[in-house]
Amino acid sequence: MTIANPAADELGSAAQRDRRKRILDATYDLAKAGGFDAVQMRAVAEQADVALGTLYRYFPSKIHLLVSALGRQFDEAAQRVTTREVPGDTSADRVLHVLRRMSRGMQGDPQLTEALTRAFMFADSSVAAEIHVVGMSMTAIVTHAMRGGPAAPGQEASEQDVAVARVIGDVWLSALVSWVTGRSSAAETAQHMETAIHLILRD
Amino acid sequence: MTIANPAADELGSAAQRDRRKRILDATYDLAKAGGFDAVQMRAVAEQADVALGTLYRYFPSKIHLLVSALGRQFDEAAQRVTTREVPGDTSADRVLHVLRRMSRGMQGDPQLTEALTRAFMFADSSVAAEIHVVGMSMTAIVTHAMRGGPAAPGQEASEQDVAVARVIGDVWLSALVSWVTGRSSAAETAQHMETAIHLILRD
DNA sequence: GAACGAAGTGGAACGTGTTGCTGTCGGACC
DNA sequence: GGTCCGACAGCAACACGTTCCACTTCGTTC
Repeated sequence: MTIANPAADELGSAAQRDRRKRILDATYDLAKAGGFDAVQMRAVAEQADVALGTLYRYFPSKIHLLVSALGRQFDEAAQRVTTREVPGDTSADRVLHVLRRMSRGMQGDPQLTEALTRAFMFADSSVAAEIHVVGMSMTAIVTHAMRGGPAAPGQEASEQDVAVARVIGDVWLSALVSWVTGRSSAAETAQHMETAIHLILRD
Repeated sequence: MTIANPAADELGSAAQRDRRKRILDATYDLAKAGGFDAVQMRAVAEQADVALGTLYRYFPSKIHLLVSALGRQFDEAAQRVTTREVPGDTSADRVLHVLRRMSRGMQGDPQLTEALTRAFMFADSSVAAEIHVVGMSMTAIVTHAMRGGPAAPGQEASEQDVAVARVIGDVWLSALVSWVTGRSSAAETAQHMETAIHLILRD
């Protein structure tokens, strides 16, 4: 996000980091404009100004590419969310607050959301590493919201909390899929999420 | 399932019903043997002994085809399940019993499950009708399990029950996806389901 | 600075989902 | 019987993900 991020994936040269970034940016732009179908490997390569073969050297498939882009998005979102206090008196309120905020963000970019969600759902085990990144961010977001504020050092979320967060993540994902695929409206999705959260988090 | 099913989709001629059945059977066989990738439209057409164009006349895309096949499967499963008593003292026990049984069935046919789940997750709004069939079967299965036995006539599941069943369906679907895509083992999936059900159904 | 190898370029080629076209067949209607 | 029409067969063609290959470029090593 800032000018130089020295901690960004430990790739060899600056040129390589730059290529990788250009590729992910192109993916992001294309996805945002036209969704899953618009992210065509030739188009990504062209827009990122790399050869098709190079693109495949960096990301072995379209799915890897999109899931990596999703990972970057979620990572940024998680960073933003988990450094703030979350308003709300109960964990259900707080989780709903956060999820509503994220949903609003995603609904503002339906094409982007569609592309990334599709990719996530279609990924197989070869994408496990990238998927795991996304899952961790999602769990971090939800556990943080349940807790209400930044974790005290050394005070990680309990196993129980993580299990709950995962279930919530599952429901969220399903809801996202049915929204993305046009099977339910934004309002229905929100309502469903609310019902589910209250069901799961009965403080 | 039986020799003649007069209620089967109100298609014109017997020859057409037969073609449709041959196509779905071919889809089933190919999916069972080789999963999503093995269900190739040319192969389905050949095995069903219809022309490629005809296949597309019956099912406008591979996704429609697979989701329809999934619908048939779920429908049969729902019929089987919902006519029996479900053992278990609590609704959580009963739901777990049913889901475990279904999971076992699906794990016995991993390729088939992979193909159908993938298709389900990839479907867009043009497949909404077929998807809805699947969703209804799923909800019916879960509400039946919660209740414990066949519904008394006129005593439908309450709105609350349906909402709960949907949430459970969501979690199940997510778990299924992560199993199908090789991100978690059968045992982990089962464990996760158990945790989730106990979380949601605290009688 | 010459040689080497890894990484990148450019582009052809292949597989599979999807579309479209042309001809054939079988039943409905006169 | 002849005609018409819709469904089907057979097949070519296109689009896009993916692979592969020959060539170039650039940094490293001697």
